Amino acid sequence: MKHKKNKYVDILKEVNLRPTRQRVVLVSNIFNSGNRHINAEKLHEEVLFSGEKVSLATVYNTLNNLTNAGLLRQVKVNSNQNYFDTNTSAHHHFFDEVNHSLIDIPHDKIKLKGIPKPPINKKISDVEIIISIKNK
Amino acid sequence: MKHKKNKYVDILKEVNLRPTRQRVVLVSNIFNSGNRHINAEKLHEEVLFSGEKVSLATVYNTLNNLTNAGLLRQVKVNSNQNYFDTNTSAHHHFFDEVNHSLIDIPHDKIKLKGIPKPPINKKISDVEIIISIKNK
DNA sequence: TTAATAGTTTAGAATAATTCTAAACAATAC
DNA sequence: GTATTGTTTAGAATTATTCTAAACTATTAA
Repeated sequence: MKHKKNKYVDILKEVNLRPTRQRVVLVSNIFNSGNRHINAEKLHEEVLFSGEKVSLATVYNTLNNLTNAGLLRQVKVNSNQNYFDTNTSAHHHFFDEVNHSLIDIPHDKIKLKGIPKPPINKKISDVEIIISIKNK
Repeated sequence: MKHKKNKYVDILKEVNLRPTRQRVVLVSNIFNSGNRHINAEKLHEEVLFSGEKVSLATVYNTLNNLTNAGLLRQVKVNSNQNYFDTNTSAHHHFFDEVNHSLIDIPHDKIKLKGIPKPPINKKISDVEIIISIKNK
């Protein structure tokens, strides 16, 4: 009876991504510790450090796959690297300009009033608030 | 009496940048037509098209110089190129995901309520709202 | 099970935006 | 004017990311 239940395999299957060794390694690393904001390079380092061999190209592929599947969300901040957020529901961010880290702000914490109508034939796809912070 | 008044030369002098030919060309291009959102490549094309010879490296240098001097402001959006905004006062943006263009939203149009306190020893340096739009 | 196939991984090359370098050049100060 | 100091430039370097095509692996159908 080799019926090994693996949460991460299931996550991948749900979004129609083959649960290959590399993807399972990456997904488990990404999703096993609450909400995270991570970039490709960092994630690659982490999995290498944990002893798994995965190429950087695969890390990029997988992050993009997961983003397209709706399991991750990109956050664009004033850094040259792209950040991926495991929290895909609507919310906002603090962006620490000093150590380039992101902190979630719950969506309902901030109330927005007066969002203007988009131009004709356009519709709003996303509203993001980024609050940049620096040292006092 | 060769006292040529040049607005753009004055702008540069005010922020302690030598009014070299290249800088004057760039500054006049950037600031002579209301608020703009421009990237290095595009600006380079424009000045070349207008017949002036300026290298791309100088365009980057100058954009950075002007940003540091407070005459421009960077806007980070989901595009691989950096955008520079001639409007340096507080305001927000629509970002058109289709043709990668930015549209200003006046600061007081949107009311924000409930901005959370930053972490200890940090202070807010900027609050940006980016409303992404796409075709209906 | 096994063979075929369809999708995935990989190293390394390619690309693209941006920055760096150091030599030539130009603006300003004396 | 000449020296000094800052600027421009071409091209190389860097960095993040994507692409390529060959090797590999998961799944499918028999």
